[in-house]
Order: sequence, then C-alpha cells, then structure tokens
Amino acid sequence: MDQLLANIKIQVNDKIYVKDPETSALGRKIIGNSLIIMDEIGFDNFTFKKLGERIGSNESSIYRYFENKHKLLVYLSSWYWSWIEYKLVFATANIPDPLDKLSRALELVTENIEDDLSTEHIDESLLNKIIIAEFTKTFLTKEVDEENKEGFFLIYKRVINRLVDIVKVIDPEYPYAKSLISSIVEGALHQHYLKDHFKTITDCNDKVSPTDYYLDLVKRVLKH
Amino acid sequence: MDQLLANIKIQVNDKIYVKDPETSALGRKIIGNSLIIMDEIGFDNFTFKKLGERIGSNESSIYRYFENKHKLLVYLSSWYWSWIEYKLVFATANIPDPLDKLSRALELVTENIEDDLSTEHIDESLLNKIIIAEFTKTFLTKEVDEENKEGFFLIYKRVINRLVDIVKVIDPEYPYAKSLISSIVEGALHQHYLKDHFKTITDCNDKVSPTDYYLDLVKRVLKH
DNA sequence: CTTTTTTGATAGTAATACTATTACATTTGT
DNA sequence: ACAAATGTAATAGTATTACTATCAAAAAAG
Repeated sequence: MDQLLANIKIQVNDKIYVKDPETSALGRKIIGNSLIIMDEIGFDNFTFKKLGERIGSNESSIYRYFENKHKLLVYLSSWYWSWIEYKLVFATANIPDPLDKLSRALELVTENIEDDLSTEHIDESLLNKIIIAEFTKTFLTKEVDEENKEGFFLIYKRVINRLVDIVKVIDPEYPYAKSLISSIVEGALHQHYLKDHFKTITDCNDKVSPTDYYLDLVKRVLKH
Repeated sequence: MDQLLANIKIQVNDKIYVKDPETSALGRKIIGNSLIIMDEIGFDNFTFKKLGERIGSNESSIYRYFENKHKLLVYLSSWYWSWIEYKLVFATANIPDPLDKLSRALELVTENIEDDLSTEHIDESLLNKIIIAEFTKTFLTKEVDEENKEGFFLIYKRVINRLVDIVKVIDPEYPYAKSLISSIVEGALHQHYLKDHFKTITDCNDKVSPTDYYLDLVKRVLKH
C-alpha cells in the first residue's frame, strides 16, 4: 500500500484551485507549509502573507494557486478525505464479514493518524490535527450550497456513504444509517478535540480513544 | 414558565462582555439585531460596522459592549445554553422515572426551537439557527484554552453534565456517558445543518427529526 | 533557441478591525 | 439644586487583511 500511494495521485476537484498545487515545487511548498502554519497559529490567523514570508515567496504567487484561504482549506480537506477513502477501500477489500469490515472502516475514520511517509510534501498527522480543528469551517459558510453544487464536498459525502452501505448490509432494518455514520465521522473529530481541550465532557483520553467509544456504540446500536 | 422567564435574567459570564448589553436599550438592540444580521449574512461576513449601520449607531459604540465579534458570538452562545439549561431544569423537575427524564432532556437539546415570546429582545428561533451554523466557531480557535479557563464555556459544559448525570442513573455501567452526551448535543446541531444543506448524508428531513434519531439511539445504547 | 508559462517584485485599493480623543447626556451624592 | 462622576456617542485615524494589476525575470517546453 505504501508503494502504491507513492504512484497514485490523490484527485481533488479542479474547481477548488486556480492552478493545481501538485504540479509544481512552489505548489507543493504552499501545501506543506500551509499545514505547518495553520497548525501553529490556526486557520483564523493564517494569511497568505505569512505563508509567503515563510516559503520565501510573494503573496501574489500564492494567489495564483488558490483564490483565498478558504479554498485552500477546502483543498486540504478534500485531499484528506480522498486519502481516507483510498485507505478505506484497501482496508475493507476482501473482508467477507460485514461486521469486521465496518470495524476496520470505523477505525480508519475515527483513529488518531500518523504520518504516512509515502507522500512527501504532506504530513498526514499534521493534516489530521488541522481537520480536527478546522474541517467544519469549510462548510459552515454562507456559500455552502453553491460550493456543494460545485462538488467541493463530494469525496467527504462518498466516504460517509461507503460506511452507510456497510451498515445497511449488517442491519437492513436500521432506519438511521446515514445519520449514524455522519454523526460518527463528525463526532470522532469532535471527541478528539474535546480530549485535548474539554476533558470534562468526554470519556476519551490517553487510554480510551474515540475509536473505542464508537466501536462500542455501533455494537450496541446495530442488530447483528 | 413563560411568566417566570420574563422576571428572570439569563446570567452570562461577565468576562465575555465589556458592558452588560442587558442594561441598556442600545445593548438590547445590539443583541437583537446581531441575530438578524448574522442570520442574513453569516458570522464570517458580519461586522460591527454593518451592525452599527442597521441600528443607527456608531461602530465604536458597539465596541463599548463587546471587544470583538467573536466575544459577541460567545455571548450569544452562552445566553443560548443558559436558556436551554433553564428550560432543562424545569422540564425535568419532578419526573421520577429517569428514562422519562432523559427523553424530555434530549428533546430539549435536539429539537427545533420556536421563539419564546417571554424574552422581548431575543428571537430564540433565530438564535437557534445561528447556534446550529456558528456555535462550533466559538471554541474552534487558538484561544480556546484560555477562554475555557476564564469560564466562557461553563454553561455549555454544565448542560452536558446534567444530561450525563441522568444517563448514569439509568445505566451506571455504561462507560461512555460523557462522550455519548457531548456527541449527541453537538451531533444534533450537525444533523439540523445536514438536513438543510447535505441531505444525502442524513436521514433527517421534514418528517424525521434529529430528536427521533437520538431518542432511538439512546434507547438502543443504554441498558434499562 | 525561442516561445510560452511560471514566478517574483512593486504598487495600489477597499474593507476590516480596531483605538484615541473629545463632546454630550444622564445619574448621583451632598 | 448643582457639581462631580459616570455613561454614551461621534469623529477621525491606524494597522492589517484580502485582494488586484502590472511588468520584468526566470524556467520550462516545444
């Protein structure tokens, strides 16, 4: 799988960027360093000027790749979910037992992520931290419906529906498969955040992970 | 209850504001109209200048009440959760059966909210819409830990823990009461948002509410 | 080796997010 | 009743943000 990923390009909707950042050294520098700065100062304080200073490039050069920082965040999120989907498809292929399949899939979308060394310019563990703290901001905007129509969130929705399909095999009678999965995927990010910032309203900590909580939840909810 | 609320002031941590907006006509205008504008253009596009123009007041006058728009949003959220807590305490008082109690409590935190006419300057249904779209932005910031220490999120955490206490009476053996409740309260807001903007990843719609989904979930998860 | 594409530097604009100062209005203590 | 203290509003100004336009230099492609 590591080998494979090195040769496969994560596809991102081309309406999200002005120029594909994967096609140049500057583009890859923009992606890699935007992760570092966003992690350091957060998305709200992040500016193209600060990014430009860090990579020794001009602000205007960055605008050649992304219209604004919102689109950059949408790009990073798309890349993230595309990468998750890729891992999901491989991790669940050839697993005959659907319950087993769901567990593997849930682990993937709820676990803490370590850097996948096969992609050079992106540190996935850093990206995961940014997704936890910033992902909801990609769609909690006034432009959400237009951007949704343009397909900005397609991969995310496809990941959710892949999990929904597995749930439907396990318990075809369960009437809330979509809500269950969408609340798990979103909720896992939230529990990771609570674990770091609001310890009094979560059971997750160093020993108990969001994955533990959700695997147990699904076992209780679905008839099998 | 309606009568009572008219005489009771919702208490909000005084570190959130510069001057308590409930103490003057301008303050109440700021609160009431900020809801309308935020609903119209969203938090991200909201500015004190636009608010000032709408209420026929100067930008700088608004800064006398709130340091910045983030603090205003924190204030609105605090007010919201305080109001929810108030309703929660009343709705669950004198209900002997804990399962019944939990259902009532869950209904309150997950349902669609209509305007409570007993508070004049705040339209709760509008506030609810804003909480659905903007609440996570109050804590998904780099300042979250400091602000949490200052008690900005106390009421929210208290609401969660009130529900957790009921769960613990129902099923003392269940090991994830906090995560369950925190993910329900957050998840309900999320499901409301999905219902309006991402219909393909939720089962909630005009006929099925987030409340239905979560009442069913809790029934399946807790032993009783 | 020349044309096209990409990048970088400079400059500029409009909007945002404030702060400082001052004047006017209202309340309060004696 | 009236001066002092406090609250409220308006004006003006600054630094930063979020861009856009232009042009020259460098790199890559044909």
